[in-house]
Amino acid sequence: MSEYPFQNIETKWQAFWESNKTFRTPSDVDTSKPKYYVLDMFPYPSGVGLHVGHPLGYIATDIVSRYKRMNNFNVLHPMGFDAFGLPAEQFAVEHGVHPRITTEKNIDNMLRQLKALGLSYDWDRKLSTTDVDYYKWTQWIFLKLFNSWYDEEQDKARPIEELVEIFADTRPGWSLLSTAEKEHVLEGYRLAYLAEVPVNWCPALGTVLANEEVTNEGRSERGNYPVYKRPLKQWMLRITSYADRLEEDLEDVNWPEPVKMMQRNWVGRSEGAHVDFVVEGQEDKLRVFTTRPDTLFGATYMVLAPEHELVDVITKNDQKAAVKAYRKEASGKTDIDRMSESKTKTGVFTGCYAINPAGGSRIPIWIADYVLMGYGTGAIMAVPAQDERDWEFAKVFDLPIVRTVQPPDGFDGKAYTGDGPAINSEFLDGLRIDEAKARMIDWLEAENHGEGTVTYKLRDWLFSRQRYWGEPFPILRGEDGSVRAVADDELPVELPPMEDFKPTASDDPEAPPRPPLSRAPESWRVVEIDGVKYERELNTMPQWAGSCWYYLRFIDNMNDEAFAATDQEKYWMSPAGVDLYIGGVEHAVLHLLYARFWHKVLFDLGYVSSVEPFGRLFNQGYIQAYAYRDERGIAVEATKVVNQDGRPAMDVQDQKGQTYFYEGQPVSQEYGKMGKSLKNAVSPDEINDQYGCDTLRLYEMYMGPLEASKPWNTRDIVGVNRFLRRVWRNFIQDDTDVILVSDDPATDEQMRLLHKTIARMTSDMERMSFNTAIAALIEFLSGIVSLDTIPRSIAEPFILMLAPLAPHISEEIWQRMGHEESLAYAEWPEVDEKWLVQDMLKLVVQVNGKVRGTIEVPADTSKEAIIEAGRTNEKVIRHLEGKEIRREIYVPGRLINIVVG
RNA sequence: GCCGGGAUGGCGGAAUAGGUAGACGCAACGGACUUAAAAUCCGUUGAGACGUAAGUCUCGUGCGGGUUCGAGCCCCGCUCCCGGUACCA
Repeated sequence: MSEYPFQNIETKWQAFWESNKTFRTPSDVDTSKPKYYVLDMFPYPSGVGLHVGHPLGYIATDIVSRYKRMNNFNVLHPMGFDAFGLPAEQFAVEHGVHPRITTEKNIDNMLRQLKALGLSYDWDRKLSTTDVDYYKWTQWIFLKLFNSWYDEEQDKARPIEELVEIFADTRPGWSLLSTAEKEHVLEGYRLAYLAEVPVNWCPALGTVLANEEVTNEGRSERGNYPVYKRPLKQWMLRITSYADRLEEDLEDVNWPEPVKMMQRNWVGRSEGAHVDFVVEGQEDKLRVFTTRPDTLFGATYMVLAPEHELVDVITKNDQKAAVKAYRKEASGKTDIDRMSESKTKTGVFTGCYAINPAGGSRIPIWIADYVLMGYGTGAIMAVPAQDERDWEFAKVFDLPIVRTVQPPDGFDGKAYTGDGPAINSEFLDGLRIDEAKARMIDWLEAENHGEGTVTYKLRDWLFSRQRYWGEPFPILRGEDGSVRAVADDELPVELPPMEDFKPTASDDPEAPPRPPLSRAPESWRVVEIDGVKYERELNTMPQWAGSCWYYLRFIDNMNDEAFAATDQEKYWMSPAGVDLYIGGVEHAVLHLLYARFWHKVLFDLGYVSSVEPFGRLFNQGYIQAYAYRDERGIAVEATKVVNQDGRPAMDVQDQKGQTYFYEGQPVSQEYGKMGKSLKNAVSPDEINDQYGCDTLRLYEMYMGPLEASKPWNTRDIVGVNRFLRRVWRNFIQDDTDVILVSDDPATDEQMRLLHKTIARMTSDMERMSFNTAIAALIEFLSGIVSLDTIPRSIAEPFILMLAPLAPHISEEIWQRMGHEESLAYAEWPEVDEKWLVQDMLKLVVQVNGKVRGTIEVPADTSKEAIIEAGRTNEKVIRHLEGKEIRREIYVPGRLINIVVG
C-alpha cells in the first residue's frame, strides 16, 4: 500500500461516523453526567462557499467537543444555517432564482464542505432559520415580546395582561376607555411596538436598517449604499428597558474584555442630571441633559439641535431667516458632510434668552449641528470652560467663558475637563467634582429645577424590514389601523410563495417603501376573523431575529409543542448557558447584544433558566494572506504571482528583497484578511485534495494561538503533513500493511516521555492552546521514531491524544490496533504522577543573574548541598574568584543564583 | 482624539506563577541513502568577537528609564501596527 492513504481513510471514517450516528446526542442522555454545550456562530450559506479562514473556529470547537467526549461529558455540538436576510436575498436576486432554492443549494454545498472536514456535529439537530418549523418559534417569541411590558419596579418583563389588571385597579377611568384607546396606552409599554420614528432608510436596498447596520460613514453595512434619515412607522423592540441589565450582567460572563467593552460603549450609560431652564417669553421650560451638573454656574449659553421642536417657537423675528437657512442646510447634509466639516463649529443665534437657574444670569440660546437630536433631550447647556466642544463654539462666536473648576497651576489649555475644586459657584465652591455633582443634584431637586438622571446611547431596536426573505410578523392590522396578534395556535404564518420577490429599490430617498409582501396574493394578505377583515403585516423581521435564539432550538429541535422542552433546556443551559461559544469579533455588538436581550426577556417570562445565553465567548482570529495589486491598484490572483526568479510568490513571500510580477507586469505586495476582494483566498477543497483534512485541521491549529490573526502560508503545511506521514510510517509497515504495535512493556524512559506528554497535552487542551499541543505530539513521536515496534502501552495513549486533532488517521490506527469500537468515546489518557518525578535534577547556576554553568544532582539532595555543588562547579568558580559572596538563592528544581560583590 | 489589543531569529510562533529566551514547525545550509532525483533519516542555524579545537566572552524579546539577586513577563515615559469608536453634552 502506498504511504499514508489519507483519501481512503478520511472517506471511510466520515462515512462510518455518518452511518453510525457516532456524534448524535440523544434526547435521553444520562443527566447525572456533566454537560458541555459547544457552539459555533452559525454561517450564512453564501454562494461562494468556504475559504480556509472560515473553518478555523469550527475546527477548534470540534477539537474541544471530541476532547470533552473523551472526558465523560455529554456534549451538545450542533450546527445550522442563518439563511434569512439580505445576503441570501441579494444572492437570489442576482441569480434570478427564488431564495428558497438558492438557499437550499448553498446549504447543501456548505454541508458538503463542512462534512469533508470531519467535524463531529450532531447533524440530526441541523436547522436553518428559514425552516418553517423553526421560524414558527421565532414568531412565537415575537408574540411574547408583543404581549409583555417592562415593570421598572420589579426590573423584569411581565405579561401585558398583568399590566391591564394593574391599570384596571389603579388608573382612574381605565374601564371607560375604548378598546382602541386602551390599546394606544398599552402600545407605550409593549416590548414590541409600532412607532413613527426617524429611521435609517436605504433606498438602494429598498428597506430600513437598524442603527447597528449603518456604518459611521452613513452607509449600509451590507452593500455600502447611502442611508437617509426619514420618519416611518415601524416595529420597534424596547431593548432600552434592558440597558442596565445588558451592561451589568457583562460582569458575570467569561467573555473577551474588548467585546464587553464594545457592548458597554454601545449601551453608553451616562449619569447626570436633567436641568430645566426658563425661556424668556415661554411658558414651557427648556430641558437639557448634562453629565456635569456641577458646572451649571459656568453655563453661559445654550444650544439646541437644529431639529429641536422648540426652535420655531422661540426664534425671534429678526433671526428667523438666518435660523431657517441654517436648519435647511443642516437637514440637507448627509452624515459624511457633517463629519468632513467637523473641524470648525457652526451655528446661529435664535434671538431668544434663557435664565440660568443657578445664579439667574441671562444666557443666549443658539442652534448648532454639534448638538444631536438623538441624544439626551436634543438641547444642551454650554459650559465652555469645562467642555472642549463648547469652548471651540464659544471662541468662534465670542461667547463668555466662566471657569467653575480651578485648573491646576500652569494649566495653559483651553477647556479644563479634569478634577479640581469648584470656583465661581456659590454653594459649590471648594468641592471636588463628585461632591459638587451630588450637591447640585440635591439643590436642583429641592428647588424644582430638575433631577438626577441617566441616559443611554442605546436606542430601541428597529425591527421591520421591507424585504421578502425574512420571517413574516404574526400580526394583523384592522382597517381602522388597529393591531392584533395572530393566535399561538395559528402559527406559523408562512411566507407566501411569490414569483416576484424583489424589493422595490430606488435612487430616490423620498420614494415610499413598498414591501414585496404587498404584492402577495390576497388569499394570503387578507384574513377574516369573526366577520372583521384584517390585512397581514407586510414587513418582515430582520436577519438578526433568527440568530437571536437558535442556540435554544438546538437543544430540542424536533419539539413541536415548545421551542424546547423545559427539562432539556434546564439540563443544557444551567447554570451559565452555552459553555463555549466561538465566533468572529465582528458580531460583538449586533448579534450578541440582540441575543442577550431576547434571552433576558425569555428568562423574565420563565421560559429559560439562565440569565445569560453564552457563559463563555471566544473570538478566533482572522486568517490573513499576502495579496498583490498591479499598477492600476487592482488585485490580481495571488496564486499566479512570481518573484524576480520566476519562483511562485507563495514560496518566498515572507522573505525580504523580493520583487513580484503578474503575467510579466510588476505588482506590489500587501497583506490582509483572506477573501474574495483581495483575490488571496485559498479553498479548503484544494488542501483536502492534496494533503487531506487531518493535515488541514492540524495546520490551521498549528499556525498560532486561536485568538490571534495570522498569515496563511501554504508552504508551511508540509510540516504537519510530514508529521502525520511519520505517524503512519511508524505505526503501519510500508509494504506489508502490518500494524507495528507490540505487547512488549515500555521502558521507563518511554513511560516518562508518555506521561510528560499527557500532562502537557491535557493542560494545552484545557486552555485551547492547540499549537503547543501539536508540538507536544511531534516531540513525543520524535522520541519513539527509531523503534521498530511501539509498545501498546504508549502507542494507544498517543493515538487517543492525537484523535481530537486528527480524528481520521487516529480512528484508522485505533481500529488496526484491534479495537472494534470508534475511539470517539474512549477515555482520555490519565497522567500517572510517578512518571513525572525526576531522579536527577538539572540545575542552572547563575552568578549575578548570568548563566555560568549547569549541575546535575540527585533529586533528594538538600538545599545546602545543592548550593555547595553550584559554588564549586568548575565553570562557576572562575566567576567567583576574588569576590565576596553576598547572597545565595535556590529556586527549587530550577536554578541557583550566587550574588557576588 | 478617546478606549482596547499587540510588537520575540530569515518566517509562523514557544516560554502556563518574575527563574536556562528562541520549544515545535517552515525556510536555508551540510551530510547519509540513491546511477540520479523525489521521499526519508542525521546534523547545523539569534547577532558578534576570540580560539587550531573543545570552548569562552559580549550583546540580544519595538525605543528610553526604573524595581529586583534575576525582567520577554512588573512599574513609568514614548514609537509604530491592528481593532473599536467618534461633536453622546
